[in-house]
Amino acid sequence: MKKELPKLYDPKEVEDKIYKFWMDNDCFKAYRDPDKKPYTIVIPPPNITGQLHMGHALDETLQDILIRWKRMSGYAALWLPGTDHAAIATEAKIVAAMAEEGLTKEQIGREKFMERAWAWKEKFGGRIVEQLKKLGCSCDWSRERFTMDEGCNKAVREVFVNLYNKGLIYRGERIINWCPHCKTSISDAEVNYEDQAGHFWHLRYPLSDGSGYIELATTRPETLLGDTAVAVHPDDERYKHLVGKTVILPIVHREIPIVADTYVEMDFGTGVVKITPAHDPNDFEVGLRHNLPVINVMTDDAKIVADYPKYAGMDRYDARKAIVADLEAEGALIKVEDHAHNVGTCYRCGTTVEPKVSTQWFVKMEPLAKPAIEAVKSGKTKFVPERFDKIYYHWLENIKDWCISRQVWWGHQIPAFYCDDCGEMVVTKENSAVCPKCGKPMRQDEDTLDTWFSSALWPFSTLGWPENTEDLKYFYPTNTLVTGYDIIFFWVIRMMFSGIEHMGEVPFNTVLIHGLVRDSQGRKMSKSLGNGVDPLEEIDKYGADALRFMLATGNAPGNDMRYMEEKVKASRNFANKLWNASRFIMMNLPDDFKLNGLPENLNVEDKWVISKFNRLAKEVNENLEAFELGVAVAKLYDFIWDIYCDWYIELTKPRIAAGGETAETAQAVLVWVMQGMLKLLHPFMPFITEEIWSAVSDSGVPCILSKFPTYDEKLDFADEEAQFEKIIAAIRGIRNRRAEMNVPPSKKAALHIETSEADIFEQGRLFFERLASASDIEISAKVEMPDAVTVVTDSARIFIPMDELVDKEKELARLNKEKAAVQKDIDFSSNKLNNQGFVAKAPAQQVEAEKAKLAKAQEKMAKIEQSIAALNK
RNA sequence: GGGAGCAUAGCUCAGCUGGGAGAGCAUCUGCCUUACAAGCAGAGGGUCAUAGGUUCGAGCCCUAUUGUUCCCACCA
Repeated sequence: MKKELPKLYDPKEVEDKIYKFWMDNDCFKAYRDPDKKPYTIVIPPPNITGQLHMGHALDETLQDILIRWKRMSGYAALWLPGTDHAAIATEAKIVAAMAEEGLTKEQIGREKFMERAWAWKEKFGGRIVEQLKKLGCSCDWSRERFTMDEGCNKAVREVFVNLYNKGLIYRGERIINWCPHCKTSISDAEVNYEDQAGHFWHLRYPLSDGSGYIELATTRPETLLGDTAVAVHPDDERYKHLVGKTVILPIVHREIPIVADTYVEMDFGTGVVKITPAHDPNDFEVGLRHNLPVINVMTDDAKIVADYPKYAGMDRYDARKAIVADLEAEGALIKVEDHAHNVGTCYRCGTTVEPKVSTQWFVKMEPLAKPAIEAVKSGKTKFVPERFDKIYYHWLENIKDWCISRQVWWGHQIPAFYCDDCGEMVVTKENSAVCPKCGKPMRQDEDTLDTWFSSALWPFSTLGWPENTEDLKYFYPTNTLVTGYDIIFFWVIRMMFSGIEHMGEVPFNTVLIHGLVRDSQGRKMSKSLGNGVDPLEEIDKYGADALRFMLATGNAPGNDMRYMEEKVKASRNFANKLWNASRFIMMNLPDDFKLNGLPENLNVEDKWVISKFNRLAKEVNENLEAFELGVAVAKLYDFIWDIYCDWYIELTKPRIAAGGETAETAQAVLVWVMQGMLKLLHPFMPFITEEIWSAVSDSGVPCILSKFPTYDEKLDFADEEAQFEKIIAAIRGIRNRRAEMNVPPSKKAALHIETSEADIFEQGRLFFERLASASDIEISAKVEMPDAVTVVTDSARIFIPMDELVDKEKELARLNKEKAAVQKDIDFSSNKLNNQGFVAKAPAQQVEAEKAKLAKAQEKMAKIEQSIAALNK
């Protein structure tokens, strides 16, 4: 077993090799085992256009930790991977690529375009999958899916037809959000509102009868071309007499009515609103109530339509300038004010959205939202942290119908067919349709579905639905969904109502929400700021384990975190620490070493470390169960670094040097605890733990498939733990005194330990030599050494005969200071115990603990007083 | 206009069901002690934003205030 390993752990040497090892041995594959319980996570499918960013890295790391932990805990753990076709984003990329060749979509036609798109997908769609592998994701790649693959397409059509037949999908002319850049409709969720500096143009519309003017203000003067009314509040005394009259629209010189509608707020502005039903959602509603005509004034790319020759072809902002100038010329412009207002922008491209009336497909949301709300209220699905259920409720309770049709080609084409002869429409799962009335072939709807329509089905479409497959029966509903809070509206909600509607069961039991990974200054990472940190570069520098560990550490559910390179470095150092601990073991094991469980004849320090490890295993499981991954990982860090490396390894050194039975026991415990630590740490740092495991385990089972440690009653050695803590306290005390006096470790000194628990301290003999620079050690019930340096713990007085360093006055001062500190402890505890409220109401356990604390402090006080008395002699 | 988060050591953040405040980095002191200087042994550093309240006991629960970030919302 003796191997010469490099002092520095090199992840590059290890990671790809280990990942290949797992793949070659089918370690990620989930089998439907009737004797096991399933545990399922479906990946939030990354876009095929995407590159792995820090947000993915966090999301996937959390999922991989959970899935590895469950897999090791005896579950049939399935992490189902895949990618999303990202309709608009992908189409934009392909269009851009074609533009470089001087081609447009329209030139090559739909069929050729789709060929290109699929080719693009084949070429680049796998890129992000390779990046997930770099991170160590243990997905079952044999089940990898794509939101536009045949199975998903089948599921999409099935759902569409089902919902249509139930009346939950309909087609209609509504006002929708239109992106003039992407040239498609988008849903409400896909609009980001931002405050923009703008203006208020105060205008004057003349009354048709020449009796005067009516004044109003607008933020969008160019929409005036489409005005079909002017509205006032019905109770507004100022304007009551004008309702029913007409005004002449400036520039256009069209006669439009003055209507009364409660939508208008009397207190705002002049209390008069121009109504443009085609370009404002509220105006559209007003138009419906008053039967106003809808006049569209803009083309698909937000230019003025040909009906207004003077402005035709102008961009909406150029048209605004021209129209304002003309208004001024006509005397219709009263004044211009600065005004900040809320503008909707496309979440993909940032272009200002244009409200537009058009015929689209919609999902009727209210009947679907209700059971989705109920499912969370009843606890069938839980958010972690809980507070996100409020956001969820609020959105669903105020939900509007979902516009699902998109005017792009890359996506699931809507399964509706039209008869160009008679106008008949058929919705069907089939690839084609014949008109039931005229018997002629029908034309399929040109539009495709919102990307999120297919991702909404992801938890069951990927398991084979609409077929009732074995996978579906076994793995659905899934257990945990891990995603960022920014995706709740887009995806979580839609999966919820889809799962309930089509499967009759919620798609997942827990939604683990995480925050954003921000840059070191707390800003959102973004392309435009150029402040994004590439996870792959970090993996290259520090290793995937270090990145994962950093992302898991100190990341509380739902909270944003900052990316700081120093934190990755600290994680890298931790990996290196573990690596060196394993080097120590390898260097100190005999060639023929074999671990056969724990040895019988354990020393007190062996029981101490085993007992602590046992409790660690218990707590890590509890923390993971409660999704407190950051807490779990911090405990692992502390145990491995402090308990195992800084204490236990040091304790084994003199035993190994001594040889014989104690050395063999120490070796066995070293390896046993190391194996346990590797297993506990594996979900967080899979590569290095697997690599070390291959050297310290001879079980033949890889770490990834080994059994995750759990609490074992038989390994609870509370007494020995407490005993050994006394030795540790003594060592710490001695080190402390020596450091205060600047005594280098190379200067050894004798120790005289006065204690009533000699049997305990006897067991620490070797360690005082090695860890407390002791030469000779005397342990007895009574020691008289007036001139020595003294150390007092609650269980011993220790004398170090370094007379030359002793300054009686200083020593006395120091002891008095310590006495005061201990007195404070005594006061604190006795006050608490004298408090009748505490004794009567606090749990008995607390009271007992306080009594024990007091007793310890009193013992220590007695020893300090003894030493003071001796000095004063 | 509604709702939510955050405010803890110089910096970045943990703190799980309320029982004497923690980590990493940074700072200071001493060590190249044959696993590790990406390390070891020590040290300093916090009225847990402010003010009330509940409780035997509050960083944690309640109320208000301040600062900050975010989400939602049709005020033209």
